[in-house]
Amino acid sequence: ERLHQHQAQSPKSHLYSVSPKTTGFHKKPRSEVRKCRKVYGMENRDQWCTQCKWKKACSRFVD
DNA sequence: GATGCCGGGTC
DNA sequence: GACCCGGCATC
Ligand SMILES: [Zn+2]
Repeated sequence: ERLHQHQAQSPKSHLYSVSPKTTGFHKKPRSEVRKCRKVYGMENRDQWCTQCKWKKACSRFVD
């Protein structure tokens, strides 16, 4: 797991083999992860990606 | 208490 | 399809 996934953009690309859902593997401990919500905060929810707004798996920072 | 997410809900 | 929260796993 934890492959060098330098995507951080283009969720349209083939992001297979690099997702906790598709791989079945685990995710980063939220000690390191910094996705839309933690980065921008509830005060700037309009800057989050759509998936984060809906409390779904982040599509910008693919983890 | 908070992030991050699925399951479930509204329109 | 676009939009969102309750409750959970996890820290
Ligand atoms: Zn996001």
